[in-house]
Amino acid sequence: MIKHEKAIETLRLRGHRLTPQRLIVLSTIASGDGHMGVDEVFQAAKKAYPYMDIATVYRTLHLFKNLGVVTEVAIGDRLHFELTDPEGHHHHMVCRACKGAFNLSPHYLAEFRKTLNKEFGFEPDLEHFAVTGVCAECQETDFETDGNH
Amino acid sequence: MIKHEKAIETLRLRGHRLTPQRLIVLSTIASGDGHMGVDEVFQAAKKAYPYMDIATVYRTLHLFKNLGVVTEVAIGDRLHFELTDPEGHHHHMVCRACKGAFNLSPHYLAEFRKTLNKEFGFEPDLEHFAVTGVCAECQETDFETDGNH
DNA sequence: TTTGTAATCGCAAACAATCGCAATAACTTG
DNA sequence: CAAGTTATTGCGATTGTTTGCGATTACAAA
Repeated sequence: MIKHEKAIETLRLRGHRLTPQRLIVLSTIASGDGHMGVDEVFQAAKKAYPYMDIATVYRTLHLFKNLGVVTEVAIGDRLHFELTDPEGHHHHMVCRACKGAFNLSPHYLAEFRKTLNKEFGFEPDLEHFAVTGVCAECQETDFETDGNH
Repeated sequence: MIKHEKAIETLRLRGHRLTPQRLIVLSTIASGDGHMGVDEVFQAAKKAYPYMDIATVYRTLHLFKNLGVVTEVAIGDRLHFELTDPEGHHHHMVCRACKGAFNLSPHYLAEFRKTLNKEFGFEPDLEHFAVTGVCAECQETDFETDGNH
């Protein structure tokens, strides 16, 4: 797995320690395909290192996210994580009906960013952007606003 | 307060009961200016109705949100709520440095929605949209990615 | 008005995420 | 390679949010 190398280098360069826990979380995410939920990461990592603690998983994921090593995607109301795409970033459209996540090329957001910048001086975080909504497929199967009564 | 009328009507029309708790949460939000945090709502509502329960506040806010009566804004990693603007909706830019929320006219998103629709058949939830980022003011005071070490 | 009934509430318990702190171990320096 | 420094961990406690359930109550219908 060559992909780790880059991430590990990033850790070291930024002055963070290379602990077994971090390496395990990293390879867990790298070997899973697509985004993983926190508990999913935790369970898998615990297999490789039984003392792994859930707090460590959270802390590690946040660290990785800040370093840009992983990307955070909100699915439903839970966060999921995946290895950051080393080629140009992509964004996500997350369907609130089927919870599916679809990729979205950054090009669609470029204009939007430029406008906010010009008009308001606001620099939006669009590196790891996700819109929720309803995907084409789920729009056929129709859908309720509430579900309570 | 004429604004309540509309919201109360919405509740009734959709077949929800008009309980004192709901009315109190509603008027609490209506009388506060701008967005309020959950606990802020809870504390204020408790003054008017001492038996008020935090779970009821959460349930009521979610209901109101689903009915479109209130709008949810993520500030930091906490949700805030405000009465939905009855005139055309507005969106938010939330500064991750100062936690300030700035309004954004829907016009800036219209193009984006149209594109996602055409290209992918994806219908994004942009009614209550918020981008995080850094506001003009905070861009001067510079800012760290991490804060750990 | 009174009665019946499903929606709603309050409470306590479950969960998810985070924090404080003492113990540990990764890295630095000599 | 040994010792010192300090980031990081594990764990228990805490905070914020949600859920299950029996008791209550808003509303519809008589």
